[in-house]
Amino acid sequence: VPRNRQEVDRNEKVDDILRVGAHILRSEGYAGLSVQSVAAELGVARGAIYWYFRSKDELFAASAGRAIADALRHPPHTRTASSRIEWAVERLADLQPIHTALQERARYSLAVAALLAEIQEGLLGQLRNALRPHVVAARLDPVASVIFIHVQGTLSMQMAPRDRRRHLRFLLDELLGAPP
Amino acid sequence: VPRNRQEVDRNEKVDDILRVGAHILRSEGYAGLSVQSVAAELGVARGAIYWYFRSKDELFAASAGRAIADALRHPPHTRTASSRIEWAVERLADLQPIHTALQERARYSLAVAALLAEIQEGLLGQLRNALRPHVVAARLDPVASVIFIHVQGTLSMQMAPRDRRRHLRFLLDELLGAPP
DNA sequence: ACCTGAACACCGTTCAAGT
DNA sequence: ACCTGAACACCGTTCAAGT
Repeated sequence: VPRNRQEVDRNEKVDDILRVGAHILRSEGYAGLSVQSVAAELGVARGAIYWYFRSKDELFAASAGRAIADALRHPPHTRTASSRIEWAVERLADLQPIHTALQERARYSLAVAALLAEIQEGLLGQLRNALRPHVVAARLDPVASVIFIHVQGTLSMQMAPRDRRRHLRFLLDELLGAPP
Repeated sequence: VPRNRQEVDRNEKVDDILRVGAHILRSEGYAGLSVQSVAAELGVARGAIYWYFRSKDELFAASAGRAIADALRHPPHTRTASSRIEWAVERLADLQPIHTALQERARYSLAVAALLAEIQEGLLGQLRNALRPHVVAARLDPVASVIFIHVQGTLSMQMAPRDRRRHLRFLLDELLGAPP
């Protein structure tokens, strides 16, 4: 929680930077995200960005986190695990370029690696919770892992939305049993 | 096939460049591969590389293709589809950094995208052939696709070799039926 | 045909100097 | 505390000039 006016101002500026960063990431991908492009969009000098972020990769990680959080806001109130999983995959699929860039930069930046690990743990946890009522306890871990890896695979490839849905549904039916 | 001495020399030089490029990719990843680093290793000026490759991404694509071809040489003479698939995944897992860089750069370079599509089609085809004796015709396409996506997922993530093998085996058992 | 060396425009990062 | 403007080392790419 912010304690004073100064910290509020700072958070607002960080928020401005991340808004611009997330927008550039969505439209132009990692290659389009430069410290210069963000600074220019905000009308400040390149060096100003370094007052709020230690490096380009920290700026990238935070912007990517923001874009992903935006995409997963407002999940639907649906009952079956399959449909909730399918909803999340649809939303994440739009961010496929960001996802591949995260994987790539995680090799070189601890900040990016940490964000990616956090995102993956969060998603795997939610996936387990969604599956728990539908899978016997002994199968929960392997089933959740295999579905998670499948989603990871669909997000790392270019694929037609139709094929993505078909393959995901096939896997879910195989592992969870066909719906009644 | 080369027609004269000149073309032989040229092919040898291209081969030298790719040997260095593949080596840098394996040891330092995409970020370590620069036109400068390849040229320096060969003792030539930066510009010399452009006599053989039109851009850094074409150099990258060719080097990555070489590294992958090297890794998949000498497949084992084994009978079951599962063990052949597992062998290929083990080999490709070592090249995970190259794989993620290919996905990322395919967004920006037609040459990289073309190589990636070629590799993926080749692997999917081999996967189908390996599976054909073990799966009824109607299930061949979806089963092959789901396994392919799973492999793609394991290659895009950092994962302990033990977990990678366990999850792959679980999926194969689920889709193909447990081994006798 | 092949290669060099310099030039260009662009990076990420740092930092003295200002307010 | 916050920002500018210049500097530095590094890119990818191009190209006149050499052999």
